Amino acid sequence: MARELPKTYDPKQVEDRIYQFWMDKGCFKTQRDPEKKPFTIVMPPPNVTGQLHMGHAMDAALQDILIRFKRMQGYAALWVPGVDHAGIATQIKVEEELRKEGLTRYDLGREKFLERVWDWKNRYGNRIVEQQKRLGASCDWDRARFTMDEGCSKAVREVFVRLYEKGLIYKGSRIINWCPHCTTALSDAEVEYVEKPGHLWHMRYPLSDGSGYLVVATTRPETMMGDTGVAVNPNDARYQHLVGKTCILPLMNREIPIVADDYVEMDFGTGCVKMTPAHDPNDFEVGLRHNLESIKVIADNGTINENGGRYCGMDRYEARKAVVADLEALGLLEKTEDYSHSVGTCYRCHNDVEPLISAQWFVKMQPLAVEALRVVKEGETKFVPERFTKTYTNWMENVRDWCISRQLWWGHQIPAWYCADCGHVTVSRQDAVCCEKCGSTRIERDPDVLDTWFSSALWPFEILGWPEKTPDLDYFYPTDVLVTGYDIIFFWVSRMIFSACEHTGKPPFHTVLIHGLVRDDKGRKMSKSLGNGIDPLEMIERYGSDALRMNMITDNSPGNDMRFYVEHCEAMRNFANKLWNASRYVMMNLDLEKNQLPAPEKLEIADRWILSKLNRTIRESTENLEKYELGMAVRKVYDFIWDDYCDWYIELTKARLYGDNAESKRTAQQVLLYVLDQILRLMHPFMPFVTEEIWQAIPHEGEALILAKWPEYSEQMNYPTEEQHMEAIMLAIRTIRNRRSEMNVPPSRKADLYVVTDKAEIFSEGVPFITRLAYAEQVFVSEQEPEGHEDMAQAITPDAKLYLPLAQLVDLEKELARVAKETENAQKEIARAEAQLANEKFVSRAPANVIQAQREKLEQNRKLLAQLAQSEERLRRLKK
RNA sequence: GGAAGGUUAGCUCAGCUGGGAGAGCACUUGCCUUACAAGCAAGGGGUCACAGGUUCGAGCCCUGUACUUUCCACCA
Repeated sequence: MARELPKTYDPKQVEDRIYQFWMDKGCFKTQRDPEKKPFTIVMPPPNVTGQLHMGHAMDAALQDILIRFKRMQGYAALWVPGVDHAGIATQIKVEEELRKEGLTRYDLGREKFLERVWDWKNRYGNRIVEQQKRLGASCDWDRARFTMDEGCSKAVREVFVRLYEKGLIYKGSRIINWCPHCTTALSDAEVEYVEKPGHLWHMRYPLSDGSGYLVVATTRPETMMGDTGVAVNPNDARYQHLVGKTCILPLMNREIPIVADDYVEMDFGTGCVKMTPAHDPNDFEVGLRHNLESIKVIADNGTINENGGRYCGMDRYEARKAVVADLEALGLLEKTEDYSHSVGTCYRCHNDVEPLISAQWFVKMQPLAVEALRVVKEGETKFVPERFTKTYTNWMENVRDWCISRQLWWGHQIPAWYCADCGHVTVSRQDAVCCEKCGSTRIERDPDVLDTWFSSALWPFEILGWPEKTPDLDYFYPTDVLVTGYDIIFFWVSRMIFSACEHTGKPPFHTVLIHGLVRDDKGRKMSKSLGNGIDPLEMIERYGSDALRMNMITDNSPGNDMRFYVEHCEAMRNFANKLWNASRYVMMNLDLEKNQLPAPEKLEIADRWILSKLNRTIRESTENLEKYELGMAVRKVYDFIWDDYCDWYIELTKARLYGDNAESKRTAQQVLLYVLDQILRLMHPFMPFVTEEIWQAIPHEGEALILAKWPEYSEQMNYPTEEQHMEAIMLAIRTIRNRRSEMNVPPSRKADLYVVTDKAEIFSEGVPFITRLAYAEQVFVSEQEPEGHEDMAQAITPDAKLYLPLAQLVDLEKELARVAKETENAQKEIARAEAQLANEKFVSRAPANVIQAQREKLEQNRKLLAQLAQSEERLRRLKK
C-alpha cells in the first residue's frame, strides 16, 4: 500500500490530468433530480474576445468553491457557463484587424463584416473557456451558451417586442452620450466621468439693441454655433431688464433670445449661460421650456458640421481653439480662467463623449424599477456584503431611461421595420416582410443593434430555456447566487433583476455575492495601459491553480479590493505542499485497506483530541460557508490542517507508529487516515486538484472526491476532557522546548526529564509524547521532587514542575530574572481577574460562560504563581 | 454636493452576534529531528488613526474630528 511519492508537490504533473479525469467521468454534468434540491449559479459571461484576467480568476474561484461545496452537500449543483458577444469590444477588435489590411467595415459592408466577426468568434471564442478550465472551474460545459446563439436571440426578440407592446420601449429624440470614436450612442452607465483641467472662457454676446453686451461663461466654446439662447436666473437683478430681449450670437450673427430659467445659478460664472439644446442635457431641458430651437453643430465623427459656419469640417478641439482665437480677435473674449471640471469619457475607448441630440431607442425605466426595488428592499434578493444594497437602491431610485440602441453592426439587430409609404414602425418577433399597417413591402429594418447588456440582462433565465417553459427552467430557476464584482452592479446586476422580475415574475437569484477588484501590489487597478496586470495563467504555471484560488479568497474580506501579492501565492503553494507531505506521511505508514474509525474505546487521548478539534472545525467552517464567509471558512480548515493535524497530531502518532504496540499503532493509522480523508473533503472546494489527487491515492470509497459527501458535525465526536488533558501535556512540551531553546540546547542533545505533578495520571499518559516532542531521553512522572533536582534546570506550568538535568547550562541570574518576569505577569493576571470577579455588576450581568472562564483563568494563574514562588525560592537557595 | 469603505505588527491584511489582539511575508536564534528546508522549534514586534460617549467590559456599538480610497450627481 505504501507508495513512492515525490517529496515536493508538482501541480503541473497533476492539474490537467485531474481535470480530464473529472471531465471523463462527467462529474460536472448536472441533471434535474427530484430527489435533490437544486443549487444554481450562472456564470457572468466573459467577453468572447477576452483573455482571462485576475477578475475572472476571482469570479471563478468564488463560484467554483460554492458549487463544489453544494455539490458535496448533495445538491443538484448546476453552474452554467457562457460567453458574451460584447458588442463594442469585439467590433473594435475586428475593425483593428481590418485596419491592418487597410480596410474599414464600410469597405466590407455589413454582411461580410459580420462574417469576419463570426470567424473571429470561432477562432478565439474558446480561448477563454480553456483558460477557465485551468482554474478548475467545474461548470457543466455541455450547457455552455453564447449571448448571440439561437436561444438568446429568441429571448431578446421576445423581450423587445413585449416591452414595446407594453409601451416600455420607445424611440425618441433625446440628448444621449455619443462616442465619436466608437461612433455609437452609449447608455449613462457607459460614461465615466474624469476630472480634467480646462478653462472657463468669458465671452461677450452683444445685445441686439446695441445697448451693450452680456457675458457668458463656458467650458465649451466650440458648441456656440449651436447656441439658440442665453439664460439668466429670473431672480437675478442684474439681468432682469434683459429678459425677453435678444442678443447677437457672435461669429454666426444670429439673433437669439434671452430667457429666464431657475436652472441658472446666479453666483456661478457671470450668471448668464449660453444655451445649446442640441449638445447639453440641461440646455435641452431649458430649451423645451422656452421653445428654443435645437441646432446640432457636432457631427457623429466629432467634427463640426455644416451648421457650424466656417468651422465646418474642423475637429471639435480644433474648432474650440479657432472659436476662442476669433472671439479674441473681435475683442469679444473678456477673460480666460483655468477651470477643472469633469468630462464624460467612453468606458471602452476613453475618448471624451459628446452629448448630442439623437433619435435612439430607450427602455422606460420607472415602471420597471418599482418591482426591482421591492424585491431588494423586502429581502427577496440580498446583497452580500449588505452595504451594496444601498448602492443598488440609490441607483435604481434615480434611474433614467436606458438608451439601448447602438450604432454598431455586431449585436442583436433591433427588430423594427420602417415603412417608406406610411411611416409606420413594425416591431415583430418574426422578420417582417411588409408593413403591418399598410401592407407595403417598401420597408427597411432599423440598422442599429441593441446594447450588449440588453441580452446579458436576460442571462439567468434565457440560458435555462426561457421563453419556452422548459423543465430546466422550472427546476433550476430562480437561480441561487450571483457572483460578481461591484463594478458591474449597475451594468448588469440591476438589469438582470428588473428584467427577471418583469419577464419571469421572480427575482433571478436570492443572493448577490459581491467581490472587490484585484489590484497590483501597489494598489493600482490592473490595466493594459499600465502594463501592471498579473496573468493568472502565469501564476498557475508557477504555483498551481490551487494556490491561485487560495490567494483569491484568503486574507481579504468580501466586497473589499485586494492587492495581489506573488508572495502570498507562494505561501499558498507551500500550503499545498504541506498537505501533500502530510499525506505522504500517512501513506508511508499505512497498511489499511479501508478507511474506518476504530471502536470508540480504542481511541487514545491524542485521537480523541484531534477528532474533537476536527469536529469543531467541520461545524464552524460549514457555518461560515453557508454564510458566504469563504475566507473565514478556509482559514479555519487551514489552521486545523497545519497547526493541529501536521504540527501536533502527526508528531504525536510517531511514537505509536514506530513503537511496538500493534493495536495502538493500528488505531493511530486509522485515525490518521480518517482525519486526512475529512480534511481533504473540507479543503476540496478551495483546492480541488491537490485534494483529489491525494484522495485517489488513499483508501477511499466512491469514485471521486468531487462527488464525495461533505463532512458533518457530530455530537458524539466531542471529547472535552481529553482536549483539556492534551492541552496540559502540550503546554508542558512547549514550556520545555522554550527552556531548552533559551539555554541553546540543540534537539540532538537529549536529556532526562522529571515531571513533578499532582496530576500524574494525565502526564503519565503523555510520557511518549513528551519524550519525543520535548527531546527527552527518558521521562519520569512523580509527585515528588527527583533526587538531585537542585542541580537541574526547571520549567513551570500550572500543573507541573519540569526538571532537566542540564545543570551546567543553567544561568541562575537569568533564571531568576525570567521567573520574576513570569511572576509579575501571573500577578497581573490574578489582580485583573480578581478585580473583575469582585465587581458585583460584572458577576451579575456577564454571561455565565464568561464568568466561568475568568474563574478558571484565576485558578490557573494562582497555581502558576504558587509554582513560581517555589521556583524562585529554590533558585535563591541554589545561588547561595 | 451626496453616499459608501478604509485607518490593527516593518509590509499586506484577517478579526464572524462586544468578553484580555491574529495570519502570511519580513526579522532574530537554534535545528538537514526517518512527511515536508516550499520545512521544524523558540522568540522579538501593536496607545487597534484621534477625541468624546454607551457598557461591568469597546478593535468591534454611538457621536464628532483628521487623513485616505471608491462610487454617484455635475453649476455653464
